Amino acid sequence: MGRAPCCDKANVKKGPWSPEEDAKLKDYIEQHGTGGNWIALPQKIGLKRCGKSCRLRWLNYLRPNLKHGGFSEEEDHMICNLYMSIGSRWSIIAAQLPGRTDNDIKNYWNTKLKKKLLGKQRKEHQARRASNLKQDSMKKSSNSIPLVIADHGIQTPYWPEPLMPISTSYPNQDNRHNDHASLRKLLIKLGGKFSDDFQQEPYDDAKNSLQLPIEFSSTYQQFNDQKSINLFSFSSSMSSSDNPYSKLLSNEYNIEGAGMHMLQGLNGFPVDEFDEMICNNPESLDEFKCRHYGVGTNNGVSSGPISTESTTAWDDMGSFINPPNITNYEALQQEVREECAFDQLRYLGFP
DNA sequence: AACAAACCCAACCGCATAAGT
DNA sequence: AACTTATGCGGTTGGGTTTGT
Repeated sequence: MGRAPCCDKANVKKGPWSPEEDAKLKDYIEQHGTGGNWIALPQKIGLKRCGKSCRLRWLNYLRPNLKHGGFSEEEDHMICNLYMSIGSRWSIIAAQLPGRTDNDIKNYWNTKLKKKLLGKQRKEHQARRASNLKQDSMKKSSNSIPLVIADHGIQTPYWPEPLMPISTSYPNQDNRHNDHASLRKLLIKLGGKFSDDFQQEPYDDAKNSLQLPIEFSSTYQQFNDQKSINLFSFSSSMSSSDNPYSKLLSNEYNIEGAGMHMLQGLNGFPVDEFDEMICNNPESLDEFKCRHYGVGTNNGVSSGPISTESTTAWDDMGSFINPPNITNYEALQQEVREECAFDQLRYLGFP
């Protein structure tokens, strides 16, 4: 049994709103307010519309002080930065942009901003690839990560298979995260700093398994000059050893399963797009190779963040994304992160 | 000029959750 | 506590508009 419909669909008008309907709704709300009951509103006004539809029309279009179109560069920055941080939580993003609706921002992101970003990345990558083709081929020395040259000519980094079996699945979790590529994506998605606790986890198996990054903040931080997400520190800060949250750090819960699954829900970030950005930036891959495999273009220097002086696409992207000024920005991010982390813990069955 | 493809955005849909009983 | 209902949210769709051929 599904939920009962909120209105009689047969007697409800759908589709675009006429100016008359707009005027009726606007006049009524301006004079009487919504009355806290959208369902009853259309009947009071004499509109053959669903209450839900009225609410949406008011919020997205008729409400005073709404801006339509003409997003400024500053707004672009804010949207990008927030999206990178919290994903497609449009209502939260919209709350930071006065006069903008979640729908508006969502549409703007999907139709323009996303393409703007990806287009920029592609262009830069192509230009760089053309000029660096020679250098790249020389870098492929015997001790570097093998690169698979795909038919389309794009270099795809080869990720060694882990010895550790991928953990069991979780309720409602599909299989797409249960492979190595997805794990990498999740790390990228996380983009945060792994704590020392995590560094000691059993995945540091030099034989063949993936060595999870001690600090994977570099690429993401160039996107977003913010405090790293330190989820494992967050977990370990819950001191009691029998605290269920701390079990995330123990063998009782497989980090790769519970932990990574927890991470996976943190941002809701569209992995494919981010991954494309990552793959389109040889520097970031080089940095990763350098840091975690001891090879690459940084002469083996593997500590500390990537120099902020280096002129990379990531820097450029970072400058594009970093907001000039956002009210309560960090507090908001922190709040959302914690909320998401708790959501995930609840999802895993913790109280 | 005619048509097709791509783009854009308002509106809809269904789910999750808060609020009320 | 259990159930019902309203609200809020994010994903998706449909149709109008613009651009390309």
